[in-house]
Amino acid sequence: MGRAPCCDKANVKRGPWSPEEDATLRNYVQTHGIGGNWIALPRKAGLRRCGKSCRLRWLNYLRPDIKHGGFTEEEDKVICAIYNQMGSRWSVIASQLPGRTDNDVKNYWNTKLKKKLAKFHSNGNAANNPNPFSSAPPPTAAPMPVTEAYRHGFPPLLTQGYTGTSNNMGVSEFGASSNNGHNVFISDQGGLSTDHATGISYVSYLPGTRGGEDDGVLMDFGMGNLPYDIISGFWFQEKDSTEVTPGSASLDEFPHLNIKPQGL
DNA sequence: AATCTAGACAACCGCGACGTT
DNA sequence: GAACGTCGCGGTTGTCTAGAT
Repeated sequence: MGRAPCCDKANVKRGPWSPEEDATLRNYVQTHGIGGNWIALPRKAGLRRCGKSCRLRWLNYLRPDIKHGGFTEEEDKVICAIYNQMGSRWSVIASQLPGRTDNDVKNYWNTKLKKKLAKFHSNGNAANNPNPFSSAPPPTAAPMPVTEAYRHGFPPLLTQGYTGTSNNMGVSEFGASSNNGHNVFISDQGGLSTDHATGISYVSYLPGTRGGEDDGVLMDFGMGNLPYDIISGFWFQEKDSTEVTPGSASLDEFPHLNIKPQGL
């Protein structure tokens, strides 16, 4: 037995929403709430729309707290940071950007950010080219508490004793082994790859692989001129603009990093 | 002025997860 | 435990618009 359709597609309107439909939906939700059932909502509200369409319209456009307009560079950084850790988890990324929706973030990534990063990397030596992100400080608003970070699937904060390696893209991988908790991971295979089509480096975070759930990720956004890095989803301020040395094997060899998340 | 093209973003679709019956 | 209904997510497509030709 197949899945029942969510609505009678022959009798619902599709395509762009008119201002009248927007007003009807907005008025209904603000007066009655969603009522826990999007499927029944359009009938109650007097809309000839599929419930899923109503839900999408409300969540992505009509909600009062939606932020319209261009993304800031701080938002760019957050998107890039989480994308590099978790990939296309748009809802997770959007949850860290107040007023933004997963659809917004997804569209923005696909149409702008991906190209912005590709252009930056295709210029060759990153250290000699303008960074795609300005040197403006990273978001200072509320780095996630550790427990919240866990809830979102982030690895734990790095602490003393962790070791790591880095590659010449300035991306390092850290982790703790099962025996003494402080082993080095090799970063040039498996856990780290560069998409040559986009020029974007990806660091995989796959629980159960190459060290398990204690893996952490450091992204050196410094590129020679931006004094901030990301470790395990948190922004860190560098003590100076020294580039991470390729092949470094210990966190002790990253004296320019403050191993403490900003704001904590 | 007409047509083409690319960018931006709104909307749809299918699927998995989850709760209820 | 199976069937069903709904929600939420991510991928994809559609539509609109501005700029180029």
